[in-house]
Amino acid sequence: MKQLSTRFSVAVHALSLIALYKEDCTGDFIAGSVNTNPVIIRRIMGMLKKAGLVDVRPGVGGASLRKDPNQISLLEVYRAVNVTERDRLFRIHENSNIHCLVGRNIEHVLQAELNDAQTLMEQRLAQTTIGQLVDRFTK
Amino acid sequence: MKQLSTRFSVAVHALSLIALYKEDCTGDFIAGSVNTNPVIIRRIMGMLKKAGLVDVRPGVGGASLRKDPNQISLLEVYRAVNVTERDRLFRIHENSNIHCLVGRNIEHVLQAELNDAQTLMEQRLAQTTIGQLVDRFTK
DNA sequence: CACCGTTGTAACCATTATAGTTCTAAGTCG
DNA sequence: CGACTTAGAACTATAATGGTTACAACGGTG
Repeated sequence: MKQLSTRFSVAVHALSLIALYKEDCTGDFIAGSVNTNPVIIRRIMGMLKKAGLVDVRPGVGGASLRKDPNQISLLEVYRAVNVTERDRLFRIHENSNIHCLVGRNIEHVLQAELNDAQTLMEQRLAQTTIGQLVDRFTK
Repeated sequence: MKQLSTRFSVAVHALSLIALYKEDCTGDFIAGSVNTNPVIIRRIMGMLKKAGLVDVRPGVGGASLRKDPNQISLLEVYRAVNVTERDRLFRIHENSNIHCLVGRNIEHVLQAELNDAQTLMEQRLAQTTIGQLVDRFTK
């Protein structure tokens, strides 16, 4: 992979629309703003629904937030759309040669470092909410 | 992508070996410790060479470091092996509808947040050196 | 010089993730 | 019922990854 999936930014986009317009945010409307296919939006909305962030059900048009926009952090959205496997950004090669000093220890030692780095990134995402972003859109 | 390429961890592994054993670190030897194909190692060594981190030339076996292991940060290695496109971890969907308030602003506003998060992660990687890791392997 | 081990790299493959499309089924409400 | 919507299966094209085989070129040694 070269970059993380756009599912994350699309999800933020969708949630912002719902927070801002509240009503009549159908999949087609969101798709029109994101400029993509409605099915892409439905897939992402399904993930957000599973994560308990939105309310959306068949038949009735228009999704709604299940939490105050100021209580939805970017980290929650990031986690909801599964951009990384088992919430691990970095991947470490496996099956290193255990008869080698480096091979025997690298996974454990490196994992600690990478976890720290990842955590700092996530903590930053946790500090910003959908509500804050929406405020910035509207002024 | 689900996770970043193992090129990064493999590169750290290779540099650690060279720092530790200094001599006779041929591609085959490194491949044996990493437990992968020598061509994979050669590809990565080529990237590290291009980044000025190692010295390796055809014919003669055994790579060497061009800098003190304590002067090689994990961030340098991370950048050297190109795990992300144009050094951007996050990808934001493009071509949002500019006639929509959210579509018009999301890229700019979200990019600022994601850059901050990425920078924190990278700063953490910059704090650790190959030398420090090697010290941890040997005790 | 010839040989052998090495690096450099092209070419190819299997696997996987992504983003997108088409299509169908089913729910909701006027 | 009919119009609109969500849900999701199935399929496609594209791209990155990790791996493999093969071969050319280099360098030191006998």
